[in-house]
Amino acid sequence: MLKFTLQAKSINARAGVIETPHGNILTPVFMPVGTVGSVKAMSPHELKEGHAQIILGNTYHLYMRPGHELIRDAGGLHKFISWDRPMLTDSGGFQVMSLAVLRKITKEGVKFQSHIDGSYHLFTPEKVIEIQEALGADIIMSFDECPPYPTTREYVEKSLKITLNWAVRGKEAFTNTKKQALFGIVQGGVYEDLREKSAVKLMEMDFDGYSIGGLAVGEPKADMFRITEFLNPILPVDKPRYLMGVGTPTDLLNNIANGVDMFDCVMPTRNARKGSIFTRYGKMIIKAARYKEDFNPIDSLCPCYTCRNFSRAYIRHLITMNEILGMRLTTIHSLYFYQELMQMARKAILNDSYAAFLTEMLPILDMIVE
RNA sequence: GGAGAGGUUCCCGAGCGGCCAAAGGGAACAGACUGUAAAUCUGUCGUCAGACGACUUCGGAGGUUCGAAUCCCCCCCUCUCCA
Repeated sequence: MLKFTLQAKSINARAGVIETPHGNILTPVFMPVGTVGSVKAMSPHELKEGHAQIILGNTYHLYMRPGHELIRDAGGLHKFISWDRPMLTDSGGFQVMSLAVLRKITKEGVKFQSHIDGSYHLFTPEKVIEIQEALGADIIMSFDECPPYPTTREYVEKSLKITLNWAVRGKEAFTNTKKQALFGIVQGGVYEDLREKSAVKLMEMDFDGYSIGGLAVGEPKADMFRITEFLNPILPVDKPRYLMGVGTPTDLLNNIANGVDMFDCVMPTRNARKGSIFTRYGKMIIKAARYKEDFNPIDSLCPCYTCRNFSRAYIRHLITMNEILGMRLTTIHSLYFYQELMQMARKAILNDSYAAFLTEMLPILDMIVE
């Protein structure tokens, strides 16, 4: 079981605290993605300096390599990667869509070929729970199918039926209930009636939290916001809601306004490694020629290690040179910024000024810093 | 001094009479990235034009030809080997 306490609401934005065996998480929260047991380019120490409260791991990847049994033998994922704060593992449902080319989805589960060596594997909802219990994250995900976009309503409907069935089976198979919390994943594409059906069915099963999956897969942004807004009054108030795989800073703020508590996304880390940095002034493409002789920090107001010590010109040079340090420094900043943004959002919610906060921030964050 | 090789668009480098504004690579420039097979991918890259297209380029000058980066002549400059 997982305890979630709602502390405040501002418009529909929520601030709360999630209690886990590895400590509390203040929401809204952004969770850096550490797919294979590492937030790329970051040490646990750096993640903590960047105020990361919880990080992600991935069932699919860790099952493939090094193997969930090895991680269990190592004492669990926390110990294996030396991270003592909360963790969450994704179920692998997304990978089934994104990379297992040869896949066959049946009621039983998904038979697919490894992207590594071509070997065949079967993921069932029970197997996915077993793997996640071996990994030992504080929060784990039910196995789902994430339908691609665009697709037909018929497909989404069929897929949803399977995902709901998998949710039932996964929940039944789940035994480590004292140390881990299990979230159900709401699917249903861009169709409100399917989303509602999905949410209601999952709520009947009483999960520890509710994930919203299948968004930010290519649909128009308006559809994403429409769905989270639609789900907001349906999902239970006293359970955390997790919007999977989202997103940009503005996506986060807009979805917080729709009652979402948790996010994860590859964006701050992946983009940072390529020189696209998120700041309070918008997106900074550090490779741009205009930074060649710019000896200011990325953000002179930012207290992160990168901004305290390095210039745009130097970071541009490192990224241009493809130096590891460049990727590390940009990642440190972008993750710090994401955490800071969440802290500001939380503060605004607690002060009941979230609407004003949104009005102030939204116009800036999507722009490219000139 | 003798023998040979070569000078191509920012760089390297292909082309060796028309299909060449000129392959390919690099650099540069501009972007994309949303539950991470990503240190990946895309576009631009002679000038002007929205586009059709026009104009100026292949060391320099002349010539042959309907047509030359490609053939001929002279000149300049690099590199290698021999003395």
